[in-house]
Amino acid sequence: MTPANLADAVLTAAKAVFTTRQLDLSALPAAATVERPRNPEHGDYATNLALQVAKKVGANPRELAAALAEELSKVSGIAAVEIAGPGFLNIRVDAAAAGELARLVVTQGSGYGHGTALAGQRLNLEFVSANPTGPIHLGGVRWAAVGDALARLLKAAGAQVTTEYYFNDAGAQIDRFANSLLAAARGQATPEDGYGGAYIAEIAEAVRAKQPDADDLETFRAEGVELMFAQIKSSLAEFGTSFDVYFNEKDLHDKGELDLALERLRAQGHVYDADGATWLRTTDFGDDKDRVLRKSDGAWTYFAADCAYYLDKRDRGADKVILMLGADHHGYVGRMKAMSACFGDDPDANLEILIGQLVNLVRDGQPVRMSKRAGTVVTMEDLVEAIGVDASRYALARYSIDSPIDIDVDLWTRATRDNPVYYVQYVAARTASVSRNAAELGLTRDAAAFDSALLAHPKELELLKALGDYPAVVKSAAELREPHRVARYLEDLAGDFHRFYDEPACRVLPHGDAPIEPGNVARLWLNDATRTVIANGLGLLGVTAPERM
RNA sequence: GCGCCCGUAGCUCAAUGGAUAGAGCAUCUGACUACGGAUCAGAAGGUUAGGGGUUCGAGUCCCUUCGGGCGCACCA
Repeated sequence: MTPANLADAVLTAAKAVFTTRQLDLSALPAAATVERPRNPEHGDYATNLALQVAKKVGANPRELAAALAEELSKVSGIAAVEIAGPGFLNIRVDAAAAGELARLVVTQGSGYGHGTALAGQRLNLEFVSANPTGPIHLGGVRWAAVGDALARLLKAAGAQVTTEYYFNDAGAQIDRFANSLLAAARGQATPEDGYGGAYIAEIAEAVRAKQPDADDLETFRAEGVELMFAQIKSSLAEFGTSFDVYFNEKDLHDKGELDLALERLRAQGHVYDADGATWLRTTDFGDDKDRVLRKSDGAWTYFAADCAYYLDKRDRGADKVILMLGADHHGYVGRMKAMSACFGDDPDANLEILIGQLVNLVRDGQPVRMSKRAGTVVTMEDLVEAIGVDASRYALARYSIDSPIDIDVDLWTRATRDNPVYYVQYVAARTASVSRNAAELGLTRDAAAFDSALLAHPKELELLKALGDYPAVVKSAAELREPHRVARYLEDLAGDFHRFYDEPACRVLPHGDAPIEPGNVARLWLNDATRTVIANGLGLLGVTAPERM
């Protein structure tokens, strides 16, 4: 009996009760929620369904719960149902059935945890999108970790996902970048509004290496941007993050997509001309002020390109456009939502904007402010150099995006219990080690010899329950766009495994020369099921599950 | 001034409107001739910033005060 089966059983029972009593079936939710109570006295699982619907149909919640309990207790696999408090149902399942989960997990392997909750949704997920004028800085790295994890999660939940990186390669900042390169190549000082840092000199040198006679802005712009693209893509690749689409802003201009967007917006009746400029009346949809699309000097604004890019994504088939922005860009939410509405879209259904708070790197209790290579900011390379890719990804994905984070170099490089990524990865290494040792002893995962009823020790049952929670964690983390739930779950699961492992009665391997018993076989299945879930969960976060550490 | 995010144990953080608010660190006390002790067990630690409201039920939703972070361009 898995949580998902149980939720179905609860709903079926509720339908039966409602039908018998001639109550309105539409008062029932599409799916029943079944939770693992914090307090074990409240059963293996609990549902608040009676509480949720009693008021809607004018029934007494406890009395309705009693009817539900009677119906539910007939279901095979359910050992007992109790009514508690105002109308909770506490459910106990047959322990004998619990061990079968180990077989299910191992059999499904890397597919265990995947579901169909988001099936049919076509999502376009854009993240990082750092300007190609320098290396990716810390804010962008947060998204490289969280956005990539979210993309994996959404896919695991059944959605069709396209990931994108938007290169702003058509604007004044690129001019400043090109000017900085040219100045560096000529041995001149960095222009006042230019970019500093050692990487500028490196790229300028690389351009000259390619074209020794280059001394014009256009060459440095074109070659410099190409080299910067390549560096960013390479950094992302080292970080384990790749994108389905790398989109150049320049293409929007070259293909006339800004004109197309303007036409569409005008046709919807939200465009007007004033003071020589062309405006979008975003105040029609709650924005603070209207926004300029084309300036009085005839140049497009950055916002106009945003409109065209949004339209391009929608026209390519995205049901929902998801953007991930840093907290310093949260002011764009209003105008972006309004823009979506100006196109005639539903901003709640077609556009979702996730805002992530800022990230600091902390060493010896002090925030690190400068990068060796980039000068004024801390980069992805700095973070990876300090704590490695696995710890970087895990540290960034472990926290709610609503909370600002300080990444403590000392903590995340420590090989102890208080470093969460080590604690979880250690389980991966430990389970792999147990499997290796078992194989040497001739203990194998023989399906015919697996008696799941032998997994009845309290620590084994706790571990099995945690393994059974995994699909629900994936589903909720995907729906809520909160990859950190996966990390927190893995830490809990790791704890359940360590406690199982630590229990003398739960040894997987026989002592010394002792013969292999059926219990050893059963626990090897449980060991391997744990490794599967740890590996699957870490995989969603883009973190490795090492066989040895 | 307006807007967004945050305020939970000494510290860093969890908690999808559910039951007695949970982990780790730090502190104190324990467990290694046993599958990797990079681990495990126990104790102690809370007016969820303050106040009001909605609800059968609020850390969570609404209002308000205080405190912190980040924004409010015909910049990109």
